[in-house]
Amino acid sequence: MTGYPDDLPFFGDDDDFVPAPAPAPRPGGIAARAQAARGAPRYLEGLNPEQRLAVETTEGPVLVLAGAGTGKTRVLTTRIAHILASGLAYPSQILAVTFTNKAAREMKARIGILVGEAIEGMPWLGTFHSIGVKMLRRHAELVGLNSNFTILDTDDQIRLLKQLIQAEGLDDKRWPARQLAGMIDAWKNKGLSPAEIPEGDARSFGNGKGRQLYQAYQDRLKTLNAVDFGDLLMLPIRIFREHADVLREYHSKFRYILVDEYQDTNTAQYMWLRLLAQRPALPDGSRPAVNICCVGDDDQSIYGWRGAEVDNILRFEKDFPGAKVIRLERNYRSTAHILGAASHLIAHNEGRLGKTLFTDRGDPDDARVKVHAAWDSDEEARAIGEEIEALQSKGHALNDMAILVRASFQMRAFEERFITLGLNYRVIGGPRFYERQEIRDALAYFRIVSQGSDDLALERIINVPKRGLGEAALRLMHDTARARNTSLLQAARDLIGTEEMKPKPRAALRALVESIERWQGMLDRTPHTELAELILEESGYVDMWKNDRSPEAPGRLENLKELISNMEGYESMRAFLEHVSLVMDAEQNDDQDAVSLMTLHSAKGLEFDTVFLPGWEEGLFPHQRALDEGGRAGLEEERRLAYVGVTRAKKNLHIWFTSNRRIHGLWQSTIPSRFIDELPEEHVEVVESGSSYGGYGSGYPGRPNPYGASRFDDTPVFSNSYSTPGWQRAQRNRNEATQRNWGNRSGHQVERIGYGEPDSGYGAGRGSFKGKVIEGELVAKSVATEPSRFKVGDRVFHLKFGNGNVAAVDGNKLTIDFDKAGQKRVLDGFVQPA
DNA sequence: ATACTTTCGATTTTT
DNA sequence: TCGAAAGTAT
Repeated sequence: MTGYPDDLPFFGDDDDFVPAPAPAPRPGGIAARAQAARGAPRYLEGLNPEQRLAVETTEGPVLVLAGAGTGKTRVLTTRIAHILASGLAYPSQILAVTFTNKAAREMKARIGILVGEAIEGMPWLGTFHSIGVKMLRRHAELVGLNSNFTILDTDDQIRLLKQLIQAEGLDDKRWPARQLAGMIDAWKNKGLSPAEIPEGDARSFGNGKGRQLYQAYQDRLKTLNAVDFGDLLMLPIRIFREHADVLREYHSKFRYILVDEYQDTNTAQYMWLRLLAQRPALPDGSRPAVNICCVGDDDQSIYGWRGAEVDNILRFEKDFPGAKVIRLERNYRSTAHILGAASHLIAHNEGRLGKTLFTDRGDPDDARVKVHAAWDSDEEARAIGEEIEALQSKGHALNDMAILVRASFQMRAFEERFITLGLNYRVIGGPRFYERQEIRDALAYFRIVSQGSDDLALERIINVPKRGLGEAALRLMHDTARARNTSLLQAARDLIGTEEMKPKPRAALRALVESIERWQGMLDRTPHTELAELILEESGYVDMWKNDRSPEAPGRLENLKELISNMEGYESMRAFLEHVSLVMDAEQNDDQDAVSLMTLHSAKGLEFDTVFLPGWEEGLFPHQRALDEGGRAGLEEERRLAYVGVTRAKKNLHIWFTSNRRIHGLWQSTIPSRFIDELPEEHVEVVESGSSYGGYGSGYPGRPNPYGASRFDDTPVFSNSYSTPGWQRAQRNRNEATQRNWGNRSGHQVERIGYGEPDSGYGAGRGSFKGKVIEGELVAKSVATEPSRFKVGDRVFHLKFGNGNVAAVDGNKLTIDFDKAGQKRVLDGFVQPA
């Protein structure tokens, strides 16, 4: 099938040729065929026809387009179970890749249930990165590494880059290491080596030294025997390209390749997959079929900004001729109203493969998607809090509810509100366990003990806790290490025998070095968890946090305990360290009933009975920056994000927008997201605000023109807010102005307010800025701020604050000393000459 | 080294 | 505006 002998010995691994699970006959054997003829095995029961087709089409390239809630994971796991149970391959002959450890764990667990516990041997099921490490450890010498290389965390990476930038004689303020790290990451996502990066990119950093710095970084990594996350894909790709024999062995090994979330693959991952999947041409010129099955949903591609290429999935049929495309459109999650809303919304995107979700569970009692308006973010939080409490009192579990926001700053209003209400909530996302400072510090201690040459680890903890070893001491160590071409630890050892350091730091350094040596001596004799505890105690690290008065300190000590207890699952400290940087997740305790609060991005893959989607306003969602930087593609990705949000809901969906939001400290008037207008009327119900701010506050300021008038303009709740002359004038001005000016730099429309009342009068849009027009559609605007028509000392009038004097002018932002209201900052469009 | 001041930036995040 | 992070002064 592959053109290679099937049973090539493969690196002599013990994970290879693990006996197939008990029920599985030998691949291709008579028993296998006999079983195939015997009718459907149990695991196929309950699959719908499309799912079943996706499971049973084992040969050749297959693309499964799995819409939200259509049983994607089930198909993937059943397919693997099917391949194993039919005896088509041994577990070790299946390559199954996911993006997150969570997804990999879930798949392992579910395959285990289907096939029985004998699944131990699926050595090649994991994330791109974990499989990458595994490959790289085997062939490290081919790229000049030792197989015990370390994987850098972001802090190490930044510190290293900073040193390199300084070594180039560049100002590290002007050329921040973070930015370079971001660029290198982006290059690696594209699979580009220093020699291959575009000239423009290379020139744009560090006075044209971009390429040089990238190369220097790679060289430095090599001498440190270290890699970064990007290398875990890049280096295997290089090995495959440069060593045909290695690639050939992987070809003969992997009979089946499965990829989860294919729409999220970046170029490097794509190249990696292509290399593994595509077989060399046969003598007759034809290419052997590839048993690759990619599962994904182009409508849920929301990671373009970090290098994912939707194009990979759109191009699948070209990449793999003869590919079968199977669509999963039967949704098992949401009501018909929610699906109708989602489908109608996503249909506004071009460049999709096209799917329409449906369900046959139509219940006349199902609620429509509810659209609510609030005056500002506080009212929004208050109203959602009330709704949650109401649901709770009706017996709904908080665990079944979630609030999904576009940007994390939105969470604050909810957290504050929930704290005052005493409502349990949990924030999902945020810094991962292993990214926390105390965990990284502890790991650095373990690293330097188990690997004395880990300079970056020593550097990290040299003065943590404070030992009086500051910059001067570190520089001396660096210089010594470089001069003698030794590790930092060896340099320290050498230095404490000389007079080069002042007595105090020298004594401190001696104490540290001696401790490290003592711990190193205990490595083989002491159980690793015990040793870990000892290290953290004796180094003074635990005391450091015990003496810390900050509120986080107790939590950090807890985390350290958890770290140690996590170590128990591993054989040795070294084994623990090998896995830890890739496979450690924060553990959420689900035992408490709590509302979930998270970003839309982190909600992908989850589902809740009731979902709240606040902040559907132009500029926030779709986010102005996505529009400015991504144009039409950016808008479509935002729309997919909206689609992801909508499809998280099983039964109830509440979409909210506010009329006013404070952005960068200024109150701005906002208009509802265009996505709200893209929802189908028949599945939506517009809810009148019942809160104290009702009436005026729930006012709906109408649509700007580029998207046409809103259907909601006519609904009573919104139209009554038009009745005031102020609103009517505001809208007139807005419509006029939006044709010329689509917001300003901060991303909002011309209709602005200072504090409180909306009044536009003289919108900031009197300018003649050019909007960004793509295919006749006004998508984004360029940055432009007209100088204010006011100057310091002018006497002005503001609708809410009355008369005052201009105290300062900053672009169109005025600081005004009001006679009555005191000093306020207001946009100039909201005051007029007194 | 620690406390105070200044500056900067403000979408989304995995491994 | 407001919070974090980096710089400066003691």
